[in-house]
Amino acid sequence: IYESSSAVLQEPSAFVHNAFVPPQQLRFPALGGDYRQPGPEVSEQQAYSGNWCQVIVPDYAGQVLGVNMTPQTPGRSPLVAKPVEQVTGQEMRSAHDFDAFASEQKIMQPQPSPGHLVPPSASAMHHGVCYPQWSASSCNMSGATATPAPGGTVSTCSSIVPTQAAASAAAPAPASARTQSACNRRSSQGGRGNPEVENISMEELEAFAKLLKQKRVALGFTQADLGISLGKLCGRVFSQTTICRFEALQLSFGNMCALLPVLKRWLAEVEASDNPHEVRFSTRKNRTSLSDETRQSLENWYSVCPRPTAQQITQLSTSLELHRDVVRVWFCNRRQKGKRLDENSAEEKNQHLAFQYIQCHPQMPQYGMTLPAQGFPGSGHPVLPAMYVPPSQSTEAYNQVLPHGLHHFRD
DNA sequence: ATGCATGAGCT
DNA sequence: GCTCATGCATA
Repeated sequence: IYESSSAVLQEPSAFVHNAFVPPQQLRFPALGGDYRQPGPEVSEQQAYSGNWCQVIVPDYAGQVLGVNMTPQTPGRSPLVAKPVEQVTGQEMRSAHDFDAFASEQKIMQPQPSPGHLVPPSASAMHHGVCYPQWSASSCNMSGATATPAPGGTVSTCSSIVPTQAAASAAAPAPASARTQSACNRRSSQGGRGNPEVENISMEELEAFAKLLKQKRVALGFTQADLGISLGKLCGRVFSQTTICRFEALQLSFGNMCALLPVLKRWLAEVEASDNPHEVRFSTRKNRTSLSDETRQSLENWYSVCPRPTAQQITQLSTSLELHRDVVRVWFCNRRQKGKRLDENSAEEKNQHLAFQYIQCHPQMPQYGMTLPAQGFPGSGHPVLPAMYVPPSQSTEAYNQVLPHGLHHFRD
């Protein structure tokens, strides 16, 4: 918050618990109703797609933003590479019988019941904002329902420009290919334009990602190897990052679908090869490293205002002594992260939490009243209930939260 | 595995 | 200036 352009920023947590947001700016779930329902004029899809602004009321749970943030956990269990001979027949399946494998997985693996939320990782818990991994049972697959764009293609192996890292390892795409790739890449966003996406299920993606990882490790390929190997086999190279995110289901649904056929082909060809490893390959701005404190400040701000205005970004960057673009990109990335991890399941989580809360607190607090300082029931960690504000009002609500005299950076 | 960054395409 | 796909750099 700025009292002037040179004023010192005040953390949202320092004032938000005293905030009064007019009722028309906020929407509580109706008692006994569907917490996800944003209102008759806003579709559920819009609510899912990040068009609603989450507003946290710290006092609701008697917590201060950031104070009780669960520390980030180290990564998941490291992969343990097995020699090929140790891999069981069940693990070693060809890409050709993947469909059978996928079907089998559905039978063999206990599936969460519909509506059951997969517990998020500890690192996904940020002061009450929950970012579960999407799963077959909790994702509504917005990409799967997208209408294909006419003439769009996605799955051709030559449709993507080789990466920077791959440029030295793979033949550079000709200019025409680059143009085409940009076109195709655009049309493939969100899986739109690819008729195949229509037929790809979440279960299939999950099962294939698991299979791919098993096979890759068994064959002695690292994620980076696989990405480079794709360049040899398909003329399309990907970074270790992308392979990692594919295996971890951390890409958008459409993105996963776009990569699926390429990776299927890679797996099939590598398996068919007598020597899979023969296909192996033997002016960017310096990355800004934000301090934990700075990152927490940004997180706090994000929780209050995920879409700061240009002026707010400028002022925030001044306060945090960061380049403006660093702040702007941070919010872009944070929204992208939130959308990727939060989409399709945050509502379920909120609904679940709201239901728990309502059960214990039949009388929901009124707007503007002092909320009881207490831990959120039904969870072992502090969780802050979220309220949703339509995007057109999010900045308004955000500014409403400001103390008197601190309102002067609207558009 | 993930944070910060880039760039195309779009509004 | 945003979303989205993607990657370098690094924890």
